[in-house]
Amino acid sequence: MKQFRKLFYTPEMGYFLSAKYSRNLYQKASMIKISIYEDNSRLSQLLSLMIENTEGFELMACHENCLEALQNTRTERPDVIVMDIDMPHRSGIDGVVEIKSHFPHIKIIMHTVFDGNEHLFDCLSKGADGYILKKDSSTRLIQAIKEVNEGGAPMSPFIANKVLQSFRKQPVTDDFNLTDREIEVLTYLAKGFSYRMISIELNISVETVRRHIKNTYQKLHVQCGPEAVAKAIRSGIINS
Amino acid sequence: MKQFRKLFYTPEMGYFLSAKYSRNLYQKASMIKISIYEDNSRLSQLLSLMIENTEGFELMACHENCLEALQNTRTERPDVIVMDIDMPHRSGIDGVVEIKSHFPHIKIIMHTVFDGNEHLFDCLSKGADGYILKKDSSTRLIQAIKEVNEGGAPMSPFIANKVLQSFRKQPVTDDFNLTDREIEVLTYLAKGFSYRMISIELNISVETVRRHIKNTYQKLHVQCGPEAVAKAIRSGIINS
DNA sequence: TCAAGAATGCCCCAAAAGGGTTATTGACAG
DNA sequence: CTGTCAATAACCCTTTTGGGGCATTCTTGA
Repeated sequence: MKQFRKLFYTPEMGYFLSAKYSRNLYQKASMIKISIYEDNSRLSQLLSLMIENTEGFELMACHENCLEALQNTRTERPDVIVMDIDMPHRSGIDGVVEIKSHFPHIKIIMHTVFDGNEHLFDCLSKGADGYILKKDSSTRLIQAIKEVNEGGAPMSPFIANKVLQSFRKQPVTDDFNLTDREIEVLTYLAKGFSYRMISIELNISVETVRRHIKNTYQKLHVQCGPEAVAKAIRSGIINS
Repeated sequence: MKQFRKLFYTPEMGYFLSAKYSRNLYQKASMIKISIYEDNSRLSQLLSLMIENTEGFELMACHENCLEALQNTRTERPDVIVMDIDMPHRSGIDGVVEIKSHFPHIKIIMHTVFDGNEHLFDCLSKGADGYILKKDSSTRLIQAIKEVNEGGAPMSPFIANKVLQSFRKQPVTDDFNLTDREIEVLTYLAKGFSYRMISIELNISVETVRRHIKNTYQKLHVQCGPEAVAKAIRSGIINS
């Protein structure tokens, strides 16, 4: 982009490049190639128009479903894909999976009305690089395309907040009032130590180990080791 | 902000409010009150200057450590806190924990040079609302303060990317060649089912359940249920 | 100072788990 | 068409678990 501007605008060159020539140069330098998947034709027209009229953007294609996402991508070779989720025949999420499995370097921005956790974390876990809500302004999407192309991870504020919140929940969940000793014993249990081994390790009697484990089961509302360990790991009570 | 502008500019009012009066009104309406924690005095001076000269921002105080974070916050009552991590005597992360535990509604933006996973996820899990790297421009911080005040979650692109990456499913490091049936049985084990219950659930004999579990233990290189479940959960073999 | 909770310990007893061995049936690949 | 492997099943035998109850320290906080 900078290079192009230099070429195009620098008076030292003695002349202005023709729009056509400059466009070619530009394209070679840093044109961002974009493909759209959006079943709402009015919205897709609007987006197309905006992209085509944004300097540095080149619209490769606009599809109303992602049935042929892979073939499309193979021929279009976009840098960035704007992907709706709710499309006929095939969900945009499936499209993400397919495209990312073959072209992991291509950036995909989800552009959807869904702001629920379900779709959000599904998309993110499957490799989406950005998540913009449709209720955001279209210029936000344009900005997001630039951001994602530069290696960022554009998200609507509301989405970014959900993402951050998902980090907060983890360590807090519930420690079920387990005492330090109980957690210690539980940790050994998860490592495969038998009661006897734990008793030797902690230098206490096997009966005491049993005692701690019994109390732990009551507090966790479980009735056996495997279940207790599963619950403890999932609650973040034990880790290493 | 909108309300203020209306008040200030609307001709129907018949007069313009004095700058001072308008400022007071403005303050009451939507002045964003900001406190800074930053031990580098040059940087803190720069930030102070920028904040004081930004319309709608009010700098409450600038501290060079967060030893007294709680008392400071109690008296300053900021809307947004800009928090460095590496400060003498006490880490900004401790400050976040303390402040958030008493004032969960106050937004805290981490402003730091650390771009490693350790600090990042530590801060986020403890309730930070934004994470801006110092190498970003100062105007980015100003923008972040506005964003976080409006309920967003400002992050440097590099950081946002790290956050997203943390959601990407690890390609299941190793599935230990467990068969579908073995995984199924293991899942029930983690739910607290006894061999007998599993056998009834799957409509097979207890001996077969034992067989599957024995094979599973061999493949996982473990010798008991709790250890197997721990390993399976941590490897992502079983989830729900 | 007294109650509560944590950590420790023991006993009884039944059920569950775990190790070893062996075998049959289908399915699928070479 | 034959070997491999998943899934099924059975038997033997020992150790471990898990559910009860009961008791003694020791610390801590109201």
